[in-house]
Amino acid sequence: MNKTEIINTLKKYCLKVTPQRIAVLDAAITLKNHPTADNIAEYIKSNDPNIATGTVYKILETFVDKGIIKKVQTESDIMRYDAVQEKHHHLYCSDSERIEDLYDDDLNMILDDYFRKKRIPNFKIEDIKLQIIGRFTDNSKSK
Amino acid sequence: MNKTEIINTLKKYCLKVTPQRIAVLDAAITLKNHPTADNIAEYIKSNDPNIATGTVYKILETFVDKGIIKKVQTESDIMRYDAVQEKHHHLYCSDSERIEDLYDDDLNMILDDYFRKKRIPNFKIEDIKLQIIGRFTDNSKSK
DNA sequence: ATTGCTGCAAACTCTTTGCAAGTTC
DNA sequence: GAACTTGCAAAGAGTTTGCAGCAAT
Repeated sequence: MNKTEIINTLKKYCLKVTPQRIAVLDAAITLKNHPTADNIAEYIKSNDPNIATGTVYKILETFVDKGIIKKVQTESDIMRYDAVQEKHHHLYCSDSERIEDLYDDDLNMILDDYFRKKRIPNFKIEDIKLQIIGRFTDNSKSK
Repeated sequence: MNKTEIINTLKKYCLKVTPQRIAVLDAAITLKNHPTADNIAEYIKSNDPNIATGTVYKILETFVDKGIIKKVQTESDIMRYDAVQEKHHHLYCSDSERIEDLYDDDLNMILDDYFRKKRIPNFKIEDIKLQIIGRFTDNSKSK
């Protein structure tokens, strides 16, 4: 996503286009490893001039409210964010903070099928995400 | 789980049997709605005499380390706990903090089958949990 | 007796808030 | 110019820590 696309995204969601919002969205997209607010603030500060930490939090909250980014569910009290729009699941490492994406349309279809036939009592499903816990067997240390 | 069973659980995990640990495990089991540390502390204080809040946190951490209870993944910075041992999934309400359990062995078998045939590259699965997001259509306000 | 656990309060970390000054449309 | 956004610093919330005293084995 280039700068023009970022600006158009902001406009699409009726948000005023400010340098801070452009920087936060750019960072959230660039930092693919489900960054924390702090990761995003650090990234911006290392490239650009400056941004207040409180502003990063406010912008992230705005983006989540609008659905531009999503919060990632974790067992940690530090919030992590995800700018990927396509439906996907998450692979969680059982002994590190690493989280990777899993795209699998076959799986999505199987799940949709299953729950179309077998409804959950008193519950209307809107979305299904898998948390797949395990170990990565490559050597990457990306988190 | 009665008191004797709670004591035996603690012994099984080589933990000294203290009134505080008994109270925390009892509370975690009794409070079925994925309680927070604070829920647990409140519950104990309302029945029993006293327990320090720091102690509750330390005991919960010990239990999680031993695998006696689990942390529940949420999008909130407040940690929630789950004392249910049997494999299950979670139903998340998309507009409240309510989380309910879903037991479904058919589903588990389908998933196991699927990933037995279709491995994920560079990843060894240890556990799969579904986060099912949606709306409850009953009238309960339990969270 | 030894080892480990609890209580307490202070410290920490991440996040939120309030408001004046500055930007965007 | 009206409405919204940012920066800053202080406050808030949940959680962790250190250590002396106490309890379990």
